[in-house]
Amino acid sequence: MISPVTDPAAIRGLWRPVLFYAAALALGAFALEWLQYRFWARMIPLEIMIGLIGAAFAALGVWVGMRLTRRAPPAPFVRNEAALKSLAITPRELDVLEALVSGDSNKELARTLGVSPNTVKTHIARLFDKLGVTSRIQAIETGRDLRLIPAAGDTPTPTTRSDG
Amino acid sequence: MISPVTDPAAIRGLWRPVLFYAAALALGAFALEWLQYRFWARMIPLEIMIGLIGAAFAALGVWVGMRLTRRAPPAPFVRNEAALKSLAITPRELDVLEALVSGDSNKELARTLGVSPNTVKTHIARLFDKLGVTSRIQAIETGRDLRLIPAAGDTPTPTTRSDG
DNA sequence: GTCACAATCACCCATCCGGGTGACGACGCG
DNA sequence: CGCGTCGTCACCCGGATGGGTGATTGTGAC
Repeated sequence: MISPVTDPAAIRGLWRPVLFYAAALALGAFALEWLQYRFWARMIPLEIMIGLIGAAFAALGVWVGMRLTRRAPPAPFVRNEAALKSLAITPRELDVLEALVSGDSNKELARTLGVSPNTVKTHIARLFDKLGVTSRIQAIETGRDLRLIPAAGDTPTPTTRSDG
Repeated sequence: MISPVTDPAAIRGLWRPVLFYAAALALGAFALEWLQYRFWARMIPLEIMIGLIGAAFAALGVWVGMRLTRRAPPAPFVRNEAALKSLAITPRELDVLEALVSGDSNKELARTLGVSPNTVKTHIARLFDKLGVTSRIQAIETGRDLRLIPAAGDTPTPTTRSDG
């Protein structure tokens, strides 16, 4: 039913930092080798030199490794348009559903949405029917389960809807 | 008011893997140095040797770095006991708050909790006062924000409470 | 024992909610 | 044009909800 998005652009984008870090590694290798060979080779014992190089590369590697794995915690919330269509939920009803999570009364929802309280009631009643629920709380819960509205952990919502 | 939990045990626990990886790094350093100095020093040019050591340490560092940052995707939901205490929310009130997310009416909540509807109303009223809200939906939202009750993405809840 | 508090239940009352029905203008489609 | 859909608004009504106040019991602390 609901297939997770596997964006090819996102996967391709992963290789940019990898190449960058590889280049940085190669550059560091050459720089270090040149430095040790030209200047410090006669001033520092070879064992110390090896240790320093190892430590430097290990540190660089740690940095690269942390860089590579630290990503993708945000999880940007993509709305389930398929569910919206299959449930025949209209854009205005989605507005009302999003406004419902504030916990306001119909009167306040009406003010924030710029319509009459009766209209809010009608939209909510239709939502209940389409979502198969009987209370605002259940509407919010199922709306979140179906990814119609963002949950608390998701990013705040790019925009209410894609209308201008 | 509500301070995030800074568990000293959790912080101490972080140093165990760090020390382990540091020891592994040191061991690798000594091993590599010994190897190169004893056997390969006369067979391989020094530049190649340095490059090999650098690559090896970089790889080791990458592994360590990925090891250090790869963690915590599951997020097991730990209840914010500090908030519970500072808000003076009693265990029974927490039961009611958890039951609220079902979206049931007071009558059904009373049946599931095994008490009278009047008692449910009293608990809910006290919750509203302590959470500073005026509707069940707001109570659920702030309860989740304060980590008093699990959100949809969290693990289902180890147990309702720690009572038998 | 006294005190505080959690938990339970009761009652009153104004308001809100959920459920149902009806209606009207705007818009797009055939 | 006729038709369906969307958005808007109105009305009614029974039950639920939110906001108070008061009371009782058990439990634990002092």
